Amino acid sequence: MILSSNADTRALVAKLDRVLALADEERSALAHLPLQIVALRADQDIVREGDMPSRTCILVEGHACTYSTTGGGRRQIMAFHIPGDMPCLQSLHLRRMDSCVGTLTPCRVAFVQHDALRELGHRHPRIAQALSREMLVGAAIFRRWIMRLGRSNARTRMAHLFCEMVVRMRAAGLTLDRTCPLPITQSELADALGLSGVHVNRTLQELRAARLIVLDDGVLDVRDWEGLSEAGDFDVGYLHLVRPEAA
Amino acid sequence: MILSSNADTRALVAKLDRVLALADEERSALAHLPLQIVALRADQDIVREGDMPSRTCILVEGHACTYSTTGGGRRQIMAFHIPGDMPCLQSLHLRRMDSCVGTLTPCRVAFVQHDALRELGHRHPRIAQALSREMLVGAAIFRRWIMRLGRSNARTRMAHLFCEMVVRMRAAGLTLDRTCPLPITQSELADALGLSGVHVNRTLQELRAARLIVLDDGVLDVRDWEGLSEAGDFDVGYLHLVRPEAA
DNA sequence: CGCCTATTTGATCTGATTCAAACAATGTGG
DNA sequence: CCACATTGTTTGAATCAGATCAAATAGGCG
Repeated sequence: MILSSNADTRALVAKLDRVLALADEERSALAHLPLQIVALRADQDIVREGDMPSRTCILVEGHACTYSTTGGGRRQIMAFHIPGDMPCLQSLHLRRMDSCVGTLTPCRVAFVQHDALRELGHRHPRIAQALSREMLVGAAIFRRWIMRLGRSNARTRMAHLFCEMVVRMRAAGLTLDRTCPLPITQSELADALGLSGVHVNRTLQELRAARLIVLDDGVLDVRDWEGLSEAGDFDVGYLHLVRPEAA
Repeated sequence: MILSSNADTRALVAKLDRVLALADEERSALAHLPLQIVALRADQDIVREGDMPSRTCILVEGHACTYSTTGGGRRQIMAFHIPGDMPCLQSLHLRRMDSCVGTLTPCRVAFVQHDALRELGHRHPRIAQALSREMLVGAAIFRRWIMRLGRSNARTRMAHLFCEMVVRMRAAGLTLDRTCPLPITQSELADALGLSGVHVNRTLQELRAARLIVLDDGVLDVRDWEGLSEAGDFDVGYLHLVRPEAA
């Protein structure tokens, strides 16, 4: 465990700010949240299915995912998380975790006690509102994830996921030119897309052959955004990146 | 449009009550919400993707679903809604609808202005809390929907969906013995399960041959709950039916 | 080097799709 | 009351996208 610093909430503050244009005092209240910072290695669980956490977490650094395992031992990843995300915000209202959240890479995670967060919400209703929004955007992403799995083939699924990750990473200010970090293995990709590892490999080659993307060494390089978003039947609306007041 | 009566919020009140044990005054505040009641025929949209509603809706009577359509015109159903559900509660925090909500059968729907609902939430924080919970349970159901689509075959998917619907209907007091209304066509089932209509038909026959269920004339008859929940790899936890205070 | 994990390739198999047509139930207008 | 359109279900046959199995290759790293 490490002491917390302002830097730990920066990604979260930036995200909430993007959504709601925080006032200085709101920003400062967030920065003064009592946090417990933990460094985790790759492939560790942050919370497990069945847990009843008394705190929630903010992903400060690294990539994580929400997943669950079938009776037959097959894993399905239901969400990817990037810095600034609060992957188990739900635990604030639902006592028992119905899925696991685990790291994909080494991560820094900030834990906040539920009480402290509720307190903050009471004092700053707009922050509470921004957090609600955050949860609902998460749900919107789930809905798209369902569409991807239910009604499209491997190529479209994969292209769509890449589009989503690029847009989210860009919104978080974590892209560099056409590239963004996407440090996941092919078998993790398979678990997210509901495909076999072998088929993921082939689809990846297909997308590369079509000069749409290159995914190498944990970095996604989008060579042709137009082509990729078309291949993925991607429409950015569901990510709700615009502020509610705006169009 | 029809005038509202107490009966219209009964299903909703019962549900929130189940979750949070409402006080009399909370119950009465809910019953006095200004509602606009609308009767709809089957296969009509309640809200459409792209809409920016200023009100949210409570399903009073009938079955509805959340769905969206791919660029290629294929439909994916992402959620089924039963009386007492608030299928577009999200619009309270997200301005633009990212999917459609449509009726499956003739429905009675109660509309509430966002302002009125926010006002109610301010006056009765526990109601606000119950509504947040409602949204998050919705998200938990999405997560399971993803698992179903990503990591199981037609038989398991279908069995799981039936388990889910039966449990939700029972919790809403809408089952009768082993049976519950499930007034959907096979092609709607296909759109929900990410399968073709033909294969849904065959899988349905398979489940019937295994003496697990009979689905006929809009009524689902569960002949063997044990067998069905095993076939569906069903674990009820994600529906979060227990109250947060309880175990 | 040898170990481990991730990626790649080939061959085969299968669950599910697609296409096409028959069948049943229900409603509609003449 | 019948002809006929309509919508939903059922069946059969052909095809295909993706899974599975098995093995080779490649890249870190102690």
